[in-house]
Order: sequence, then C-alpha cells, then structure tokens
Amino acid sequence: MLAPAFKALGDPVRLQLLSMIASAESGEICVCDLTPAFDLTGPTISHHLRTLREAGLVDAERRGTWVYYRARPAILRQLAALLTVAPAA
Amino acid sequence: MLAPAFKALGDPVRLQLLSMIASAESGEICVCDLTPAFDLTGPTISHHLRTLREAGLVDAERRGTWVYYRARPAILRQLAALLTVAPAA
DNA sequence: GGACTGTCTCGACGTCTGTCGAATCAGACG
DNA sequence: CGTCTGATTCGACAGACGTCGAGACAGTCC
Repeated sequence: MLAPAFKALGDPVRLQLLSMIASAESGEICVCDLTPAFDLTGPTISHHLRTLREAGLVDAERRGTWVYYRARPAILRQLAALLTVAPAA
Repeated sequence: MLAPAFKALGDPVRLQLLSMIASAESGEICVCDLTPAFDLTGPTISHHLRTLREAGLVDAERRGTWVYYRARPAILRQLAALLTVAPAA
C-alpha cells in the first residue's frame, strides 16, 4: 500500500522534483519553474508529475495559465515512520 | 544517489522482506524463514534480496548451510531524514 | 474571435523489471 | 567421496517504465 509511493520516489528525476516541490518557500511551485531544471522535455516532466500525483505524494492546482504543485506532508511522514524501525531495540 | 534505495523499496515483496528483516528479534533472519512467507519461488525471493543488498539496504552473511540477512540502519535513517522535509517551515 | 503560451494526453519505441524453471554453487552428513 | 538440502545464478519471457514527438486542451491577451 505504501510500496507505490516508494516506487514513485525510485526515479532520480521524481526524487528531485519532490525535493523541489517540498522545499518551495511558498509551499508550492509552478511547473514552469520545474521543467527548466531538467534536461528533459515538457511531456516527460508532466508524466513524472502525474506519477507523483497518482502516488499521493503531491497535489496539483491550476490557477490561470499555470499549474502549481505542493507536497502532501502526511504521506511523507508515513513513509519516514516506516523507515524508522526499531531505533534502539 | 538515494533514488536506487527508494526504488528497491518500490516493490511490495521487497518492502515486506525489509520489514521482516528489520523487525527480526535477533537483528537477523534466515532466508529459509523469509521464503515461505511469500507465494513465490526461491529464485525470485533470492533475486529480491539481491536487489535489497545492491541498494545497500541489507547485509547478508552465510553461516554454514544458511544465509542470514540484517538491515543497515544508517541508510534507513538517511532515507527517513530525506522524507522529513520542512516540518513546519 | 484569433493567436499565443503553458500544460497535459496519446502513441510509439527501446530498455528495464518481476517471475519462473533449470542448472549451479556451498556446506553438512553419512 | 556421494548425496542431500539450502541458496544463488543463468536464460527466457511477458509486462511495465522512461523518454520523445505530435497533437489536444486551458487561459490570457490583443
């Protein structure tokens, strides 16, 4: 049930995309700011963003011409919790 | 650089394998205890364990007839830290 | 309305992945 | 040494994945 989320993070491009989205100062970031950071075509970035969306890691919202993405902290905490196994046990 | 580790966790079988390994009471667990927990053949489990090994998530050690796997907490903490992004910033 | 920009969808192509059966390697035990 | 069991490697195959180009959709601006 969480495996798909990890899978979505398993691509370097998507990992960096999420990093950029999650670390956006305003909490959200425009696709037009994400795309030029990679040496990939628009459709490819769009495809990766869709994967992140379908994995429940990010949300998208269209405002006028631009589409903004923001992270979903709840699921990120869930993933982190799963990796925090037996701290000192 | 961490993407391959997330990728390795992106398969339900491997995620459960790691969970079983990491939660082993003695800190390690025998392949012979892992295999029967799945509806998969031995070679397939072996393949998944190799993937976890190559991702640096687990270590393997042969003692006599059996092979024991143990988790590598350092990298797990690293992954968890990466997911703990801007908690309240 | 028409043209322009930003984003997404669709179809295609090569590569990687998960699975299996068969064969191989590693140790233990007669 | 021969055999038996546990685990891995090898080879093969269907299906999924990452990437692109072309086209479609959404909104803005004249």
